[in-house]
Amino acid sequence: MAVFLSTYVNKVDRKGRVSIPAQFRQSLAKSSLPGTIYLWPSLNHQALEGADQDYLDVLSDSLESPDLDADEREMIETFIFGKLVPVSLDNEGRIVLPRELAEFANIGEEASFIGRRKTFQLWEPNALKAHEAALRDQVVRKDISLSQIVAKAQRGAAGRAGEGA
Amino acid sequence: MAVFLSTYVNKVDRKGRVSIPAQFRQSLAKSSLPGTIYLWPSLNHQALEGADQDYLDVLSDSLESPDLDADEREMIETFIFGKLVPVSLDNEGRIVLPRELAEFANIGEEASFIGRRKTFQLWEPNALKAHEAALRDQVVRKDISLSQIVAKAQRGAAGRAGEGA
DNA sequence: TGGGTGTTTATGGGATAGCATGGGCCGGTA
DNA sequence: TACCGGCCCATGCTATCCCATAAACACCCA
Repeated sequence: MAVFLSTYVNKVDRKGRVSIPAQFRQSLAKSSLPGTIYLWPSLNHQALEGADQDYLDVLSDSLESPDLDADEREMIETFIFGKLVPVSLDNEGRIVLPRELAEFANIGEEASFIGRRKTFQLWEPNALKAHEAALRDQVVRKDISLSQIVAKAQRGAAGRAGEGA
Repeated sequence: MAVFLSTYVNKVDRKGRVSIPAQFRQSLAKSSLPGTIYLWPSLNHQALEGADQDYLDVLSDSLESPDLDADEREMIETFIFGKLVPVSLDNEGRIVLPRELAEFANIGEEASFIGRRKTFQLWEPNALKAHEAALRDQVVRKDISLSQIVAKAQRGAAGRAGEGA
């Protein structure tokens, strides 16, 4: 599955086209449908989410899981699959941002791509900055550090391994 | 996984290139992706963090852990993976410092590499000196010693082993 | 022990290819 | 006929590759 990293700010031209960052494209090349990405409005932010075919397959499979509540399933069916737009890359590696989606995320002349590993998000650049500033406040307030988080996750994993034995 | 030790100060040329210290490169040779390192802005300092592929894999796995809060996960996705830049070494063992990252850490004509075992940090040299001075103050004030720390960690390990039995 | 030699490292610059971006053309459609 | 979307071409910029140099270092041999 494609892996998306880093942040890129690209222009949206008069025709509504944006270049997909080259790094993202290289990653997409490994996907099972390299010339197409899927976009949908984020559930939690005024931004767009994007992913490749393989990610959607996984998502689709998890909908079959009996562990999901009916209303969780209903939400995903409606808001993800119901809003999903497949867009294809042109020869220059650009997509046309569907107007509806661009309006939802308030994207005008520029768009920020931010990688989130298996998916990426598309933001209006200033909105993204504001979002990041808010998050960074939390990092400071809670005094979070990376090594702390890794340690926490690994302690948890070790604990679960112990239970099993 | 690569191990990074010691401090090195190298020049940043007009194109934004820096030599990775030879010692770091030799360590990287054992990594699963020897020609590439990953850089991102530190969560806690005005500096950059760097690591190899293997460390990132561990980090990525930690994100799948159910022990993390949703907002911790969101922070890591945004601030680590969202900012993470893969940079590859050229034939001379140099990388180009991504401009936003150099600006974040206020790095100009010189950069200090400081090994932190599994990761390393990149600082503007004077900023690093100031940081070290501040830290050393704390060591004195809190009367910290190495043997103390080792003893403390070993007491803790013994305790946890006891629980398990 | 000291000089010499070869190698590795850090650094600089020029050439080249790739990328983001903009504009134009053509065919279909309302 | 006017518009819209899809395709191709043109441009400037940036990053990548390649080669050159100087200093530091290790090694060898007299």
